[in-house]
Amino acid sequence: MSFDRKQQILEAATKSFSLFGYKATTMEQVAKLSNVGKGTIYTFFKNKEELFDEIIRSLIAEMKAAADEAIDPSLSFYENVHRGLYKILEFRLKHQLTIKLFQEEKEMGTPAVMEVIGQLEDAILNYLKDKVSLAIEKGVIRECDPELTAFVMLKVYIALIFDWEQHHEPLEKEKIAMLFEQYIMKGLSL
Amino acid sequence: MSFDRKQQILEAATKSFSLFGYKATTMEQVAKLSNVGKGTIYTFFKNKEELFDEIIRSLIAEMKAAADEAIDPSLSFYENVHRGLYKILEFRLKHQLTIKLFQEEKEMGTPAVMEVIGQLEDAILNYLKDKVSLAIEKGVIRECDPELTAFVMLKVYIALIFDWEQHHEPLEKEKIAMLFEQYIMKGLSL
DNA sequence: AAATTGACCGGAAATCTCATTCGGTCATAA
DNA sequence: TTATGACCGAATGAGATTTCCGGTCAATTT
Repeated sequence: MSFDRKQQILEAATKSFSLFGYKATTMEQVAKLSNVGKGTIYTFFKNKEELFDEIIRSLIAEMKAAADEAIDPSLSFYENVHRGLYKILEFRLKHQLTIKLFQEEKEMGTPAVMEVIGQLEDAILNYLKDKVSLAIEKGVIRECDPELTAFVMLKVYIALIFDWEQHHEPLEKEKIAMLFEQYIMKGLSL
Repeated sequence: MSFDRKQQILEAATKSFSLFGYKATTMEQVAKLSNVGKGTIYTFFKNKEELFDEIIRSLIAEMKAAADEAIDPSLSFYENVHRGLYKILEFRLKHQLTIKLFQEEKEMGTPAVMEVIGQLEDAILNYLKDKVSLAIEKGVIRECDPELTAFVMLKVYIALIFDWEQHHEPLEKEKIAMLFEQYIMKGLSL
């Protein structure tokens, strides 16, 4: 029973955060949307930020699941990195909550939102780092610092998928995969 | 004679922009510093922004010169890219004017400053692009889109030199050169 | 007595008002 | 013809005032 109510609150809060962002959703509103008194929320969550964090935690879990699903062990390492990262970044563009959050970070810089986006990036980086470590162990790629490598890979990927679009025509998915392979895997030397 | 005065104004303005930033330097102040009536400035420059632009143009020229100086034709392509980019980014950290400008962009977002920083980045990108084109012609590196390649190179470089420092120990210059070679030139595949 | 609620509190943020600043002009002076 | 600085109005900022909202807790319900 109290389990139901917590779920209700989480769903209402998710909906509201997705629709209005973090700052613009009030606890009163969440209470109304979940048919609960405002005080009740505070029996399940210490404060607004913890409620937010719990929502983000499940968002991250969802993203991880989506990435895992995109991976196919019969394909090459680089192709799987591509598929995983593409799924994650696609997720970011398709889900209300992430869209709203990135928007809020850019145009308001809400501290709680910035922190949460940091967590999200850390999660991606960690995910990637594990994949890189595994690839080194298996002898699929050259020996290197997995953390730094994951960091560079993500930067290159974001550069190709988002940053390039700021001043140029967007690149197609296939092209991005090709470029990623060329720059990161094969290298430019002959 | 009028040449002298224009120079005086440019020097005074450069000093003031370096010291106080774009927004906080007033035309009155530039006039005082250059021993000239305020109106006189407007006989040489259409407005504050054009005065600023002219200063930035010479800043860019200086950076280009510094980069050229760092380049040694007897060294490899990647090593020269490293030396050139390092010089440019070092320049950015050592010169009052650029320091102040990047600070002003970050914490105030002054439009004129943002635009000028865009110009600066374009100049770097173009400089790099030319080097890449040349390297392709000479057959030193694999065939590729020079603009996109310059873009990715710069992203990786900035990632290694600035972004990594946000959450980790800074990398040494030598290490950066090595990593740059590993990631961009040699690639990760075996 | 355990759980739920919403009126209430205080500080943060938004809004409004009014004073100041500064980019740019132009009549006057050199 | 060239140089100047007093002057203009728009934009900015400081200060005062109001509104808003996260979080608490005494009262109420179960």
